[in-house]
Amino acid sequence: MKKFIKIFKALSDETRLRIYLLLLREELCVCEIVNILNIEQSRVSHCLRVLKEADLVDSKRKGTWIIYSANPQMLKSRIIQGIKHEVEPPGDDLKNFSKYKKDKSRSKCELK
Amino acid sequence: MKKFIKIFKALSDETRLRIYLLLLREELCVCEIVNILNIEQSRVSHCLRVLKEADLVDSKRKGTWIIYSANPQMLKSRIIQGIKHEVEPPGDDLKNFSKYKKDKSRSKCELK
DNA sequence: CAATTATATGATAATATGATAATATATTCA
DNA sequence: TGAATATATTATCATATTATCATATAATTG
Repeated sequence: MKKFIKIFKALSDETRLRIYLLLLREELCVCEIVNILNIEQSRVSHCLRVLKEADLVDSKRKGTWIIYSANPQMLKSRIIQGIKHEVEPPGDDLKNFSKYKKDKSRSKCELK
Repeated sequence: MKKFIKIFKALSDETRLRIYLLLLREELCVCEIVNILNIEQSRVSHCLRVLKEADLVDSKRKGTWIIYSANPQMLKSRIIQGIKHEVEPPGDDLKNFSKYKKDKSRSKCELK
């Protein structure tokens, strides 16, 4: 039960849920999340840590970037599947997300 | 999304989750929950309010008792179905719950 | 190796939350 | 109506959480 309490706590914060909903769609580096959600870097970093400690996300380094992704193990859970299919991210997040997908902003994070 | 944040927040507290997991098995009055979980009444009452405000539970009066139950509307959600099937209540809670089911303690809450 | 970019961490202040005790309300029944 | 039982509410205190700022670490590139 403890495991699930940690998961629910992680997802009970708006910022963290928004981040996780993005990661359920596609892996992203920190600066992409920062740009898509328009939230400051340190805050995103703190949020990602909580999500990671709840085992909801994985991370891997790629050069100077750190790529976060939804933990595939968790995706087996009906709870997580439900979240993926039933919880709608804010419209703005979706809009910024698809804009990002068009011009693949990762290579120009520094332009921000 | 707000709706789900409320749900996750409600379920991110151990006491509230324990109560909800019981109610997912059977409707119960407050004093039954108090006896099964061995938690003081005021605390249970507070927890039930939060669960209710998240729309997770319903209540109906029956004489001096108020019977709480899992909101059937919510049970349609894959998230809730996942919780019902994947989250195990503490062993003691299950033990006390089945003991309660045997001797239907509602009619003798006052004996406690 | 110095500068730059990306990310993480630690401290702090403001705010939210949870447990508890005391009290209030509502229903039943004698 | 008043006593008893069940439940809810309010206030309070201790603790936890969140956002933010400043700083640290780590990798890359010239």
